[in-house]
Amino acid sequence: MSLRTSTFSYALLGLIEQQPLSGYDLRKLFSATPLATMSDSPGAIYPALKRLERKGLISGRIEGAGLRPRRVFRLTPRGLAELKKWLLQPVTRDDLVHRTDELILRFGFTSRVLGKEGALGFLHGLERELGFYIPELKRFLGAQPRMPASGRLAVELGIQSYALLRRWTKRAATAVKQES
Amino acid sequence: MSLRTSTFSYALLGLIEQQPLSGYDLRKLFSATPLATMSDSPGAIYPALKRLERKGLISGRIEGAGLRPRRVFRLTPRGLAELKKWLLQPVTRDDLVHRTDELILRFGFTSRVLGKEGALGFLHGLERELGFYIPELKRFLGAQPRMPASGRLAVELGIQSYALLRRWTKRAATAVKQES
DNA sequence: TATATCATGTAATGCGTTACATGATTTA
DNA sequence: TAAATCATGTAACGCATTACATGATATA
Repeated sequence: MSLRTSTFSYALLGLIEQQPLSGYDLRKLFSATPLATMSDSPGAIYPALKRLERKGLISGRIEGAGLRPRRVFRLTPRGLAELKKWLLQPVTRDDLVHRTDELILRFGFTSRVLGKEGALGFLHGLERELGFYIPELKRFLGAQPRMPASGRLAVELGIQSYALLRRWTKRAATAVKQES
Repeated sequence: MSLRTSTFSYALLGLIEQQPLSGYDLRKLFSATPLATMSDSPGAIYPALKRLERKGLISGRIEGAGLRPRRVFRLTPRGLAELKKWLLQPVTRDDLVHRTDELILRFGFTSRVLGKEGALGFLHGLERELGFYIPELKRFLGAQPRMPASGRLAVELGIQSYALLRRWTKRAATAVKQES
């Protein structure tokens, strides 16, 4: 039994929470929409679903009597708890540096699973970490006297990307507040 | 013998091209600078170096007579050729969606390895792909009549990130042209 | 002399990728 | 009836993560 559930598995969990889905449904979601940059390969999805079921986080039942069988998965209570736990984790520096995509994925589920305050709490935590990290990057860049132009450009892009994300958190918070 | 060299291994290749480096040097680079979001774990670096050496892309020699031995690696001609091949690959849609970080890493090496025109060619190819992709994302967003607010916000962030990257390619090209 | 740093690695594990495999049903 | 799509999976492989292990040298 693995300790850490992968980002990919959390994506499955979050999507299944929204509605019962089969492995094939998930493949289509991942190949058709630009939302998910996840793998749409059966070699990724079916084993992941099996692991989640073994852990008791989802449960599948066969639908479509007699025809081509569709195994449709639903979240179990434990699965919902696990999803909530993931969403409630504080945003860390490490998330910012190594898992930006996972952060956006998390945000995509917060509102529905945690409610408005949950989504706002997440955005606030994200903005807070960005508030620490961006000045550090700027300081780093300033402290480098002779850095190759390409390296400088790469760091500048990083800073601007994080600044964009920070502005986005504010807009997103406004949008969340105005939700019905 | 694996077919595709991983991003991580290319990062090692590109860094070693700039100067001879040991495994420990690479660990420090990856843990200290915000440039590389690569893993600084020995379990990633040392086996990767071994694979690259087995493939004949780098070669290590022990330095520091008698003291703690440092295995310092240099690029072989075949390693340089492999690096160039990687850098010269055209930028694809798939790179944009799944490997943005790898693109920036590639840019970091182009100027030194391929020269000014090489770097400009890369930036041009990147901008071109962005020119195709960004309007598609916008169209996707417009075509979704009823999309959850969080999904809409996520796609908007994606569009803005790509737009930022596109502006950056132009600035980067200007900077590259002005290099001595 | 104890701790931190330098410096190298291995072993177990998990998981994603690629490729392959199967068979039913729908569309051209 | 041929091809595309629906729908599920497995097997081999590679590689990154985590944790462990070792020993020398420099610093407090």
